[in-house]
Amino acid sequence: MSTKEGPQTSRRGPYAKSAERRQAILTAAHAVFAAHGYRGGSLQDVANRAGMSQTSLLHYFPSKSQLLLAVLNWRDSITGDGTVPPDPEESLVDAVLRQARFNEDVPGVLELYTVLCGEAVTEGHPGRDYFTERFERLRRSYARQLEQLAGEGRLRPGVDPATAAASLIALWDGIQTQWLLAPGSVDMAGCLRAYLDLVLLPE
Amino acid sequence: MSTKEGPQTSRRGPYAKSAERRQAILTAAHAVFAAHGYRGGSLQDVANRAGMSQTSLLHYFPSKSQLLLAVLNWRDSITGDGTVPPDPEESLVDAVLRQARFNEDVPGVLELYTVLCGEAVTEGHPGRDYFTERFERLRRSYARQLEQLAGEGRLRPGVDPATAAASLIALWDGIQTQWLLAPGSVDMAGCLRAYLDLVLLPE
DNA sequence: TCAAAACTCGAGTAGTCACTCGACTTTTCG
DNA sequence: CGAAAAGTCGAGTGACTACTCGAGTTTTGA
Repeated sequence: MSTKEGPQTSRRGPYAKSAERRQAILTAAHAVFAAHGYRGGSLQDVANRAGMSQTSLLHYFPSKSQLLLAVLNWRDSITGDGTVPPDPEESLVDAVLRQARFNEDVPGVLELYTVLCGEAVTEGHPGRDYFTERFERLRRSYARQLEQLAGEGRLRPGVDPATAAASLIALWDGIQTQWLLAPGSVDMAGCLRAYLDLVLLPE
Repeated sequence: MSTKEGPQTSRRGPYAKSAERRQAILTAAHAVFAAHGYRGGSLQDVANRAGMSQTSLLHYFPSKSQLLLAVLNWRDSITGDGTVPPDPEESLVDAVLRQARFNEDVPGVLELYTVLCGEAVTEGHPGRDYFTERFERLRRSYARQLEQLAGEGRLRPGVDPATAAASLIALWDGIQTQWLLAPGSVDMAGCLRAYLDLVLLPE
């Protein structure tokens, strides 16, 4: 990640506080994009929340689209990219439900994801590639885990791992949208658990 | 729908071509919002596609938000609002799959829905109420149909109709997003059929 | 036939947008 | 220390936004 390459380029390092200022910008941008989306959010709003001028913001992130990508990658570094369960002992069900409950508790995480994911299918949206690749990666990852469970006889007969992988991701995303619009009417973790109970057989 | 009420208000009817001009605007706006979203789409773009000035457009739809709501309601009049199967003889499975294939074939329908649905969870979005109410209505409708199937013993034991209703809608929406980003990698109808095969028992 | 409503549109208006420029201050590191 | 990079920001830039105004043209319906 760091740009320490090249023979003798860039003889100076950043200020001591640079990293935390970048972080302040990311935090502010996360909130703004979550609340208003990419197109609806303004750099001025981000700069105000981060406590600096818009010009200074652009010193750290030279364009709005690069700021968006930085926010998306930062989100991944917090919540994980969804593919690798941190604890190899943890079952697929537990990992999914734990992540779902985590997302429910941290404000803004679901808003950002849902809003940008919808926006990303529009023409020329800078987040489009991010979401395309994310879905591809997630489908492969879940399909692999389901195939392994199938090998252990834990998959209900007739269930196709690839279809179930795409369906699990789709269900997860879709239930998030419903939950954001009516938090009291939808049980996110319950829906995910119910689906996995259908797909998987008891041990 | 028509505004023929009131004692003697509005003594003049619209021009003969007004209805088709309104329709041209709706068609253009549908395409613009589908391609760029509500915030990313401009009235100028809509007016250009409809072949008129922006001022004339605003004569028919006095604000951008009212245009959006008109587009959403028009979409419902075309695709149906998803609750009532046109043919009472048609099974739930057949109705879902037929609608899914229809949406797949008509360009722009899914784009509009997916983009606006994501955007709608942002602050102050004029489509928020539309989607909130739509989800509420759909959940009730599918839950009722699943309850009826449960009464006929067609529901797999342990499946909760309300949970399955929300899950079916969520799965549907989520798989649309994946399909729009990678049409070749996802089988929309296949995922829906697979889910319904899990939830329902063969007759 | 004809007044008045329906319609059309060029020309604004005030605002916001992402982004640039250039001058200034602050910090790093040899 | 001191040179130079890193960081800061006020003041633009031009483009675009939704929307208004007013004046002209077209159509309707009695």
